[in-house]
Amino acid sequence: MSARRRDSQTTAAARAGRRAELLATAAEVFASRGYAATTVREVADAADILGGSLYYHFDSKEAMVDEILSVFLADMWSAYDKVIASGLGARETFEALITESFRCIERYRPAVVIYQNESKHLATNPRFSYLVDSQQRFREMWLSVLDRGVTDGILRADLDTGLIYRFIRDTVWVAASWYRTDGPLPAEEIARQYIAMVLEGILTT
Amino acid sequence: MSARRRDSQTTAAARAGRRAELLATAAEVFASRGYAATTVREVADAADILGGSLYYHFDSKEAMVDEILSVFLADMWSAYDKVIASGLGARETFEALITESFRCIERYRPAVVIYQNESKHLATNPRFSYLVDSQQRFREMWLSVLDRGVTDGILRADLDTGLIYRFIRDTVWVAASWYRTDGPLPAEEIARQYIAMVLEGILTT
Amino acid sequence: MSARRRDSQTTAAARAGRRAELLATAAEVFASRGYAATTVREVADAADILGGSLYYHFDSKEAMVDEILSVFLADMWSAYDKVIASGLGARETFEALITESFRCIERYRPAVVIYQNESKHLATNPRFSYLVDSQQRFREMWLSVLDRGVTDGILRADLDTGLIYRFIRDTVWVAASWYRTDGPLPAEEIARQYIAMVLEGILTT
Amino acid sequence: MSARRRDSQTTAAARAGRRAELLATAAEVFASRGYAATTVREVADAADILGGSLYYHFDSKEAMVDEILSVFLADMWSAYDKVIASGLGARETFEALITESFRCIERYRPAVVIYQNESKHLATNPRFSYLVDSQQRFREMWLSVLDRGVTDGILRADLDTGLIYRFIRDTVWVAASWYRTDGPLPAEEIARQYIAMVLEGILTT
DNA sequence: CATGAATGAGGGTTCATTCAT
DNA sequence: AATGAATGAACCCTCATTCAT
Repeated sequence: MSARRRDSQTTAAARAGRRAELLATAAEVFASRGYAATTVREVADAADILGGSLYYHFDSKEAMVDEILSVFLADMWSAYDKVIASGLGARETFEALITESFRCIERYRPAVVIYQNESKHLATNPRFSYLVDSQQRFREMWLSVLDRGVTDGILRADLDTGLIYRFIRDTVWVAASWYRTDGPLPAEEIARQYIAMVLEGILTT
Repeated sequence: MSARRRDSQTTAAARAGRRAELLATAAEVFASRGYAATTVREVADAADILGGSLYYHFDSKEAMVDEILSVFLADMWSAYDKVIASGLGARETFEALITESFRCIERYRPAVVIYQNESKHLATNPRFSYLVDSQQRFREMWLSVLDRGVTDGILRADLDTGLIYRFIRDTVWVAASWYRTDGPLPAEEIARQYIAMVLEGILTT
Repeated sequence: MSARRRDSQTTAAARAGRRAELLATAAEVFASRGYAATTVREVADAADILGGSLYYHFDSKEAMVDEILSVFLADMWSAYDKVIASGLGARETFEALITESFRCIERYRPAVVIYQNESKHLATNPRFSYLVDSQQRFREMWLSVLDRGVTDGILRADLDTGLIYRFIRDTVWVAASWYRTDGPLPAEEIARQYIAMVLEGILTT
Repeated sequence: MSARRRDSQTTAAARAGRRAELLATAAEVFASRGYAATTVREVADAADILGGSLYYHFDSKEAMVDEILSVFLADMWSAYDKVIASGLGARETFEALITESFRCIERYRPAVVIYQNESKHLATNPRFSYLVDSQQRFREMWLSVLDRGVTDGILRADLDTGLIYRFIRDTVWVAASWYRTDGPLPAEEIARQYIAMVLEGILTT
């Protein structure tokens, strides 16, 4: 009985572990080749199993990206929510959000790349409607921070906040496509320089 | 005689015109659906002809993107080269290059989107080796401008110019994915605000 | 009036001439590339016109081979018939038929090659039922000559005449695939050696 | 353990068997309809599977003919090489080569037919350069045998050996197009009569 | 859990053919 | 007579997916 229980526990844990392994592999491949251009066989090859075998673990190719993106977004929002809930001032919030973003990139690089490259196309599928929701929520969050910054007199009022928002969104996330964990600059240093650049500009003062 | 000449002129012009028309349509579709995910039939549908008919004008789907990208890049570089050749100071060069970039986006939006989204994958194909060349040349051009800016004491020396370069590259081009010709802000205004943001930052001074 | 007549005569003659020219070109191309593997465009290219233009002269690609083969077969049979009708002895008939065959090859090489390579497949099409008829008539003609040879004591009786027939048929016609008008051996010399070989064998006596 | 071994043996054998089965089917269809004119679907229909399924076993239609022809040629040359290596006299070599050829036809009829009909066109493709090599080697082998025959005084000197070579080549192989395993004459009898015909001629002596 | 074989829809491409000019 | 553009069926091939073992 206890043997059986241990067995099933082991099995369940192993199954979950295998699942995570396969998802990590899939994310890597999707990120580097592009979701649409990646064949299920390529994912399977990278995981050293046969194409059909993936279907024991996942319902479909779509289900794989779905899980990859959901997990990433859930974690990202949990981090953002903590920042928002901590009641910081506009500037501190700004910096914390950007730092959190770069941390996300560090932890979920492949997922972020997929998100960047594919979410526009995936979003047309009802299954991925949460991508649209997330994007909208993201926009509202940032605009609220930026507007607060303008109101508080911290941010320049002569710039379109919509433009600033896009500016930030684009540069932060696109970093996922070139950021390497083993590169010369650690995530925190990149975040620091990035924040300096965005806040103070690149001109000498 | 003159009738014949006009005829052949009309014919030649019509032919080139049709080609350009089809390319414009294809660029639009590739940009919105993604090159790999777009079927030749979708392009044909958008052009109101049958799939096979495209092959009267183009050798292959690949030949279409090739032409779309080559034309855009040729024009872009001709604009950049003029700026470089005009012997402006570092700051003026900086501003002129960015303004030219936004003008390119305005004129070649779909091509720029395709360039952004697909060039990484396309570049693995020898046929598109010019994409790699262009990217390298682009990088060298910007680094040279930025380094000159630092040397001249115009740009901050405490930031990694490689990071600034990527920062600029990403934000400028990614604008193609949201820029609309009929949007509220004209290209020049966007360029102006963008330059202000990058040079002076978004903080109040 | 007379001008008009001369015109229409000229036109009709020219049309027939053009037709023959195009057919000769088509035969050459079909022979060298294979009928099925040859595209209408390839024929047109060889004739220095556009693909669609061929349809002014011929109803279809099929109509072209049809005409090529019919003309050749009609001429061949007219030659054979003369031989048969001339009441020669078995051996003289044998030699005359073979000589006639090599003459045909000389005059209609491309048509003969097409006949050799494609008639089996074409024959499944009712339009080309005459190919089957011709083959059967050919077989009967030769068997009759060979049987007469055996009866007259001229040909060996220990060989299957069916086998001899195939033997002759194959070697004679297949020569079309390697025979060149400008080669070292003229048609008559080839016929002579060929006849010697078949009749007397290749051993020294 | 032994069960597992038997399993894997069975599997491997079954796999090779299936491959061979499919190749045999393909060869049959290619031979009867012509390679170019045969669609992959026709092959699949004949094998009672769907068109796409063939691509699980073979890379392409081309890969199928390639394997069909390579296997046949390899076996043929292994047989020829044995004959050549056995150091027989000119006449015995002659007879042995022809007998071997008819045996090849018996065993590889469809492959031989394909070889006859398609090798000229296939040979333009670098992948099939071995066809050209084989033809050249074949020619050299025969000319060497024939020349030896003339030198030894066994063969007539008044005939062009190049012509004899073509004569033999054509008649032997073309037999594949009419030879039926279940026909009235067994391969050895055909070879015997064929050799008699070629060596001694068809005239009474 | 994984394999091997097959499915079947659909994708890029070719090509005989048509037709207005 | 010939052109140039288009048609549409069919072709080779790919790939997500299924399923018996």
